[in-house]
Amino acid sequence: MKKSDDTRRRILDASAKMFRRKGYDTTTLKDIAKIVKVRAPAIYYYFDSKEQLLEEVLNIGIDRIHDAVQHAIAGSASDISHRERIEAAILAHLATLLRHSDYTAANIINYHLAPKNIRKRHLIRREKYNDCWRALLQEAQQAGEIEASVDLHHLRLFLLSALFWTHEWYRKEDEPTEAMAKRITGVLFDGIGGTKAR
Amino acid sequence: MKKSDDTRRRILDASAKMFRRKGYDTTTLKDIAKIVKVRAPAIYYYFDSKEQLLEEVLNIGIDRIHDAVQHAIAGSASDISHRERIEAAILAHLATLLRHSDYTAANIINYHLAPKNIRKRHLIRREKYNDCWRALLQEAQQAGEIEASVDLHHLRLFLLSALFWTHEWYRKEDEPTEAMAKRITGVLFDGIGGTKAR
Amino acid sequence: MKKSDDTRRRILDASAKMFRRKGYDTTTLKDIAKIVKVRAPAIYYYFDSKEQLLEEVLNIGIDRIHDAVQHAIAGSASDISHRERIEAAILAHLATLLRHSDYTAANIINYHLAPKNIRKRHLIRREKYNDCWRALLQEAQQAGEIEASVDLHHLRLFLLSALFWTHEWYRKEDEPTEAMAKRITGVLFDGIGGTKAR
Amino acid sequence: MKKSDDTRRRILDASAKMFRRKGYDTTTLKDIAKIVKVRAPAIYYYFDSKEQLLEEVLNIGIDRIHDAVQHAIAGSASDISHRERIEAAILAHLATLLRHSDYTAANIINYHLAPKNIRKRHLIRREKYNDCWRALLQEAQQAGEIEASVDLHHLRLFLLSALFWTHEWYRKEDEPTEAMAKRITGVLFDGIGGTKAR
DNA sequence: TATGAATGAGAGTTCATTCAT
DNA sequence: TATGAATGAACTCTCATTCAT
Repeated sequence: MKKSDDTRRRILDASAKMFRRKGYDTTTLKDIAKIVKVRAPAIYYYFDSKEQLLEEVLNIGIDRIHDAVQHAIAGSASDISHRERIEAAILAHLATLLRHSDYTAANIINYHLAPKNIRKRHLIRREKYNDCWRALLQEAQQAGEIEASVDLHHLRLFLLSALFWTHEWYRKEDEPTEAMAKRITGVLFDGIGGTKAR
Repeated sequence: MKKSDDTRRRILDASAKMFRRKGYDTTTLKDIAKIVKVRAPAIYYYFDSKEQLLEEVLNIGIDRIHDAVQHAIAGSASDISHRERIEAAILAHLATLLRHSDYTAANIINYHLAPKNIRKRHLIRREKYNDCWRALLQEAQQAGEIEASVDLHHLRLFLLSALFWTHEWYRKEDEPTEAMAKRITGVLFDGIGGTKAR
Repeated sequence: MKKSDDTRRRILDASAKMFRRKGYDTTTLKDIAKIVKVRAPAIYYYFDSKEQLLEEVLNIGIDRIHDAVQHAIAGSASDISHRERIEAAILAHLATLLRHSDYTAANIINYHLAPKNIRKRHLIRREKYNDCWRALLQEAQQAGEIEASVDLHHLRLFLLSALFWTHEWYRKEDEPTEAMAKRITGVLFDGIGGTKAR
Repeated sequence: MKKSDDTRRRILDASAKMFRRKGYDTTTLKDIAKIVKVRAPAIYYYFDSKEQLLEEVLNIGIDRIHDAVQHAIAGSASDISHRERIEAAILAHLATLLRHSDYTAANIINYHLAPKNIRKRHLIRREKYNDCWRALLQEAQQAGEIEASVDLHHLRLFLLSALFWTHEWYRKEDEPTEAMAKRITGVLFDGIGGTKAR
């Protein structure tokens, strides 16, 4: 890890941090440069444009969470139930989002408003991550652990929206990530209906 | 309704539309003025600043959905179950968000990135809307229709995140709003667990 | 002539002046704005870009000289010789170039280095002016006043190069424009060869 | 010829090429470095500044053409006519300009717009080249091969302007340089006047 | 002999905003 | 009630240049 690579990484980190906090448009290159302790034009030594900065931040945001979830699934014992694997995936998603990543949060906040061409290229990555979940849910349904009547397409979108937005309100002081993953999985599989409910 | 009031409203409508589409920062007053068929400085006859435009759009966005949900709850027959009332609330939320309102979508997209002072003032309104749901869920839990063990705080945040972000992916061609509301309520109360699931 | 039109014209005049003096690239919008007694962004109220400024200056530069030459030809008595008509054209060209026009001088200096797309569009105008001369020379040759062996293509290019570049060295104190036009025409038709020349 | 000298020369060659093609201002040191297959700061090992690059290119541009013309005159047999010597000079000028030299073309294009101090120093060289022609023409006039009435000052400026700008339009496919030199000399001495012309 | 890393100065451009009318 | 004209502030980006290595 040369000094050069380090500076590059620090620029990205600063970008992610600021894009998350103020959004892409409001963030200036000066803001970023200040954090890195460099003058703004130095950024152009490493990146072609502000847009490229956004694109890389966006990509890393998805890649991180994707890797974590994939790893969690792959690493789980082969004899566990699908419900347990889904819980593991939820936990990996939450842990990455909530613990490390300015990148993922920046992704969520800035994706819509990103320039069309960037969004288009980025979509490929998003879809790959979605594929993970598609497979996960499908297998669970085929195994009978998710009711046959459930529309997996809508379920996935609904679940991921909710998971992604935890970064807005989740406070790790309230509840450890593991507990939350378990709780979410519980609601998801068993519902909230009490004994009195129809 | 004087011509003046009408122009004011058209400026707001155009702002909501553009803020939703391109975000607050990227939208220029010229963009808005063009839709209204007016020159940009005319906006200053009705509003003090671009920020005020954002604030009003944000407020209307919440007010609309709040009114709709409140109305739905208040209008429901007194003898229906809490589950049915919650379904009605979900439907009202979705219908407003998905059918009518650039304002509500603009709110969702721009809230985070709004200037701090605006966000602070706006929070009051958001909280009022949240109160609606707090009451709704609490009553249901007290009545035993939601399991006692469920943490309502997290449940509400989780549910509302998911509901708000439907505007990103929902296509009314796929499924009527009513059906979706029913489906969501179903998953929420009964879970997705199949017969094989623990 | 409203104030607006006046400002626009003054911006163009200032541009022509500066483009002539320092060249397009070296001239800044601030330079131009200073002459017009306006701040630089005001230029954008009238023009889309610095390039548009260049294009208009280039066009005016050719148009002025074209109009003058055309007018001189059209206005000459019908019974004069072709040589006399050519002299009139040379005079009109010189008079416009040397007396009024920053525009034409700016054109000469900046044409090569102008962005390709501008050069391409501008070429049409240049060709129209060239057509003037093509016709003028052709008619003279057909009438026998220019020797049949002369290659008009090269002659025109050669003559116009020389005429255009008079703006670099001509001092009207030395010789009135009329005298110079006559002298040039003389050399052109009769040559410089003395009695001793082969 | 050490490697060092070679690199220096290649930097100059690349500069001349680019200054000719895009002009001094638009050419970046990166452009030049790319051709030489070096990084931009390497240029500073050989030259003090971009301006020095320009100055040397400008100088070489004149020197080359000067040497060629001088050599042509000096080398011509002592018994040839002045007209023939002038033709030889024209040929040498054209051949250098049109066949070899990015330097000379770069000179023509960039001289006006060069910084004042450079232009001032460079003027000395230009004047030396002009002296060549002054002498050439004066001797011809004294020998009676150019009419006594011809103003040599204007003649020289006019002729050289035209010669210099051939680089804009000359295509060697049309006519060999030798033929063009002969043709130009012909027009110059004998004029274009046909039998019908006064 | 040459480069990697960085900078200062400044360019064109955009935009919310102002103000006289 | 609305516009034409203009501005100040700020932004992204470019580039010649520097300097340690």
